[in-house]
Amino acid sequence: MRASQYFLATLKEAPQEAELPSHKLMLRGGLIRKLGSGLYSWLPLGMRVLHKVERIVREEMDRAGALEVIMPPVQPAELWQETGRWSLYGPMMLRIKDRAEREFCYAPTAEEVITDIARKELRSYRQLPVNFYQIQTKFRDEIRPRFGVLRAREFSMKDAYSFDADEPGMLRSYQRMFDAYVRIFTRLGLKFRPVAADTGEIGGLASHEFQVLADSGEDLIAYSDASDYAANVEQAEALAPAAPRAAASESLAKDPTPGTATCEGVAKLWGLPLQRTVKAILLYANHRVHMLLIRGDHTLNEVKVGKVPGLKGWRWANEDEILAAADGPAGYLGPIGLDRAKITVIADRTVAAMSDFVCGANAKDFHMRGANWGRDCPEPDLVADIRNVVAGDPSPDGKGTLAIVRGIEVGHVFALGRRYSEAMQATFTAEDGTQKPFEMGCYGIGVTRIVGAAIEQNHDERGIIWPDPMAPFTVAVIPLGYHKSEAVKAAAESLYAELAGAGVEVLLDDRNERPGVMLADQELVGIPHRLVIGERGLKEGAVEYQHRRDAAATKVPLAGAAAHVRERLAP
RNA sequence: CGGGGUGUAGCGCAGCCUGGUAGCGCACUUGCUUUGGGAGCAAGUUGUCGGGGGUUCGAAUCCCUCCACCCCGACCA
Repeated sequence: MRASQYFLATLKEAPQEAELPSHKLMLRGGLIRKLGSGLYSWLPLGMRVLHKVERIVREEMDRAGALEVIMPPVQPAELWQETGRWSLYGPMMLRIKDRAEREFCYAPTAEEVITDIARKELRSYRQLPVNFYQIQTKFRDEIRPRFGVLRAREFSMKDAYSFDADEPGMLRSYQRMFDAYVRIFTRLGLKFRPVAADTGEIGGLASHEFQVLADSGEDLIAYSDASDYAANVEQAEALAPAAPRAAASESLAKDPTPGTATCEGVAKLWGLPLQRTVKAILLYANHRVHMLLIRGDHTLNEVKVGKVPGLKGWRWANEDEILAAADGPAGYLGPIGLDRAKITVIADRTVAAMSDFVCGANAKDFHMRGANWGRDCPEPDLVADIRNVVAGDPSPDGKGTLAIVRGIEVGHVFALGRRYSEAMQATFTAEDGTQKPFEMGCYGIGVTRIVGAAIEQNHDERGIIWPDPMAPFTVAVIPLGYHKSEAVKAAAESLYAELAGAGVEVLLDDRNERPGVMLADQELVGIPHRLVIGERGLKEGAVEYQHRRDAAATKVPLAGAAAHVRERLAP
């Protein structure tokens, strides 16, 4: 491709709406333009990247035996009503009506449609297993779209759905997809981790997220420093402390803490480590107020809370409920002196093992110190894992210690089971002649999100640094004085022809621009390899090669330049 | 949905407080010069000042209202 014939829409300054590096660079590099909140147009350069990603995804899906289909993005409400998701999906789903006032949605996902296809087309176990996938635009009306393409409302997703005759078969399909995902993200040149994820309300059998590691990620991932264990923080189990509770050594004291309603404040006031404090969080579930206790430096895990027996469907307690059940105002609450007939005390595993701790006194401007279970108040009604793990916690698999990193979720595999097939009566005739519902799995990859995530992981102050497999062009040929010097022009043209002839995606910058402009554009747009041709070098028969990550250029003979570059390309 | 912020040329911004012919840089067009890191000179082009309403002789500027976009948060006592 010749730059003079192409469309490079680079910007010197990033539009003010962009905050993250990837968002700024995609705008500045001319990959995308914003149409509205969470809505982006993809310009030619961005499309080249997107196509690279799609191609790798397709190749690996095909290799894994999945079959490509395409389903309409606009889907009738009836199908969604069959599974109950027409109401469950809520405002996240964009609903539209046709001229006859029939209701449709713009698909946020396609389980219903694919299950409809399966129930109509798949009749016998002999046709199983089968896996259908599509790469298609989805729409989710996110609460807060942000970070450009990383959390857009409209986005491209590869979604695949497997159908098996039984559960072991489904788990094999699941594993096949898992393996395909590992290959895809590896081929894309990304640093990623598959992590165990919450299976959520659906209660599926297995679920893994594929997280691209990046500081700007919205997800927190806990991983072991000594094993393969990795899980979303929402999911990672916080083990009970190994050491048993120490014996009480202090006596209980109620001391004033005027105007100090937080654990941090009390710890500071009394000169104690935050780890000695316990905070109380009140919530309401099953017609009853519950006091949850976690250590002052820990945070509550709402997903885990929902799984505690008796807390399903919980909500935060309101002010009146707090006063009625605990006799004290928020900020000064604790387990001591409570009427357990009015309130249930649920302690985190860590808290249950604490002694001589600090907690609220259930009276405004007072806290307790030297508090001990059994002696000063009854043991907790229930001990449960209700907190988020923190760095330094032991790994749940018993090997090593947890560390926490941020990630961007780019893929998710899910062993679904019969949730959709049963709801939609999607059955096949089994070997024994009976009708059985399909065992399903679903598998998503955020194709457009991958592009943003890759930039988050691969950029510097000058611009993007594409991994070769995603680069819009792999090599830039930059002649200095193309329009001035016949020698430069001839060398550039022959290099361009040689590389293009060898199947290398090369961009020849034949624009009549100054060197600084061409170099800055190449760096901004992230073309990983470049050859600079100037009269100066040509006098000694040399051109300059520089990888986007190299600190300096290296001279190579003109005759061997194309070969030199090709040796450096990713296979 | 709650809170905060921003809307002025394609992009980045000033002007608003204190009302009086809409500006700067970049980009774009033409010409000349320049050509190893985002050129120089000259001459140009580009605006419903987010929309609507009000106050005023006069509104980008003051008031009301709506909208869009961005950020933080969404009950962690």
